Amino acid sequence: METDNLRNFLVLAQTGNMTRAAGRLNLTQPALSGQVKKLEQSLGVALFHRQGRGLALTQAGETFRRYAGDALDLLAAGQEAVGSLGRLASGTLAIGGGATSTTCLLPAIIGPFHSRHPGIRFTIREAPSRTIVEAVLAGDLDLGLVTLPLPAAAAGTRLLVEPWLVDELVLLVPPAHPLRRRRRFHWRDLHNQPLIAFESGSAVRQLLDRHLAEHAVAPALVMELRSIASITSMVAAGIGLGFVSRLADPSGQGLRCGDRPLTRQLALVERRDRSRSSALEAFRASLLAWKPPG
Amino acid sequence: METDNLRNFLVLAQTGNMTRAAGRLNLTQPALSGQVKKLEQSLGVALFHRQGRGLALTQAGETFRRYAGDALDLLAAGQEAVGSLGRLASGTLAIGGGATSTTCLLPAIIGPFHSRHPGIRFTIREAPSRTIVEAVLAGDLDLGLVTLPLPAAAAGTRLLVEPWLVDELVLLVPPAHPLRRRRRFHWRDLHNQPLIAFESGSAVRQLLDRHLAEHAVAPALVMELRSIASITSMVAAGIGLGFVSRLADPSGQGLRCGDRPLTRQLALVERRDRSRSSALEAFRASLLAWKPPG
DNA sequence: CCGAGCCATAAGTAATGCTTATCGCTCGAC
DNA sequence: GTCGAGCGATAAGCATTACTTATGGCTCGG
Repeated sequence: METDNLRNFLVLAQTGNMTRAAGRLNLTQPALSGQVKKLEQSLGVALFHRQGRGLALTQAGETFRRYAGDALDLLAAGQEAVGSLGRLASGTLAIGGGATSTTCLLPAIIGPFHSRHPGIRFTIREAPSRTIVEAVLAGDLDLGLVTLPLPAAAAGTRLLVEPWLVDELVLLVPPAHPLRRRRRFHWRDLHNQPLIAFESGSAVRQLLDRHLAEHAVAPALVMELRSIASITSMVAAGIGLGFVSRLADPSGQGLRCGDRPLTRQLALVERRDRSRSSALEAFRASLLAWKPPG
Repeated sequence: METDNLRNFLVLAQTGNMTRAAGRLNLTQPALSGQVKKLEQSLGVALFHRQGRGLALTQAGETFRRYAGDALDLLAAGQEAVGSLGRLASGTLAIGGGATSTTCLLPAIIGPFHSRHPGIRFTIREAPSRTIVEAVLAGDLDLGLVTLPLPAAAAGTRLLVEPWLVDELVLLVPPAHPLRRRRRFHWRDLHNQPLIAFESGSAVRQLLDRHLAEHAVAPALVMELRSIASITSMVAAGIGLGFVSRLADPSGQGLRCGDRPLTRQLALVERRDRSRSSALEAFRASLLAWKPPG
């Protein structure tokens, strides 16, 4: 059963004149006649009274007409819904990333995007890079914002990895601390200092641990936290020193590393075998075009 | 867009495996692949992620799946509804006739029919034969029960006329009347008798008038009524004599005409260009098979 | 009674859609 | 790491479908 046939049947039912209906449908009269005949055969009943001059719906035709009309409306609505996805008028995006990405970066990028495409809904998930990669591979996330390098297990060809921003970490110092007012710090400065860090497992923490080990510095870990805001609050309260992304320090009071840039490479990861939806394509472009302020 | 394609799309979406889905659908894998490709082209979006091994719905596919499923359900419901018409499980019949037909005949015939086909709904219209014929020609009634001969204007080829029962009129006599207890009457008996008759325009009345004129009998018309029940009541109350169908006199107290049978030919009339619905075909058969009791 | 209008049918052709055969790719096992 | 199995996409050939033009039969109105 061809949907075009159903549409033609509806037009014919409305006009009651096969020749005229065929003309309106850019068909010849025998073609429409054949379509109706086929439709009637597939239903097993006559849909029209053949009355020499003109056609009139039978009871069966009247009955079927309603169903066919509703079904076609539904299909048209489906096409419209699919089209609205393509026009970015609707759709959902599931994005995941670490604390820095979801807290400091995504809000600034999603804001303008949402203004331009208010129909797109976001689902944001904050988790360690490893978890994000797994979620992307499982198809739960459309896009992941993670720190390179990836865990070896996930680095297979199943992921599409696109380098993104280079994020620099800065050292937050409490107001009364001797290091305060300096522009840069050196690893030796951290000896025996109280340190507030992300909980282990996060990419930022791993980066920090690696540098501490390389420079043989052993600060006193006084606290492990999960969010950037709590770290800055703790530092401000004088509990200790803390590392956060430079992006999370808009006032610029954090100290950059004077030995070697303390940076990490952020990247976008997707499943290679997933074709991007229009919404994802557009948002990905927004991500890649974004530059940190200043 | 072919409905079979949509159905196949749904099966494929469910299995996620093209080869297996094609097998279940009695298709080869390339055929199904082509169908999906065509469907995607007509929608302008990819419905599946091609992931080397197996398929997974895209967001567009997930969206469209719901609409397509609902639309197919609707079409199936339409087919079912049309089928139920054919199986006499549903449908409507619009029947019209004169007072005798609708009051005395139809109830007895519709009763068993309705027991056998409780899904069929009747619309009964009582009106003079001329009005019934017009309603049949206008398509408002599926079937008319009328007295022959038809008005000349309606006797064209547009009507299909099927002779039915021969109905005999009998004379009802009040209990205290001298004619009471007789089995037959003669037209001369009616001289100066008070007569209760159907209102003019009805077929029964025309028949009566013709016979009265032929026999040059002039009874005193004391009342013109529209219903059989009111005539029998009036006669019983002693107002006068009255003619009704023998079918409306189950007790057999009415007097038959002793001069010449006072009968009329009833007939079924339909529009010739209307094909009969299953319900009409079945009911028509019930009508033609019916015999008056006794 | 004739002509116009309308639907059904027939014959021929163009296009659609299926089948078989094969390729490229991915994944899992050895 | 390599090989084999499984899966989907593609190509070529063919059968079927569905359209076109031409025509017949029928009804209705002048």
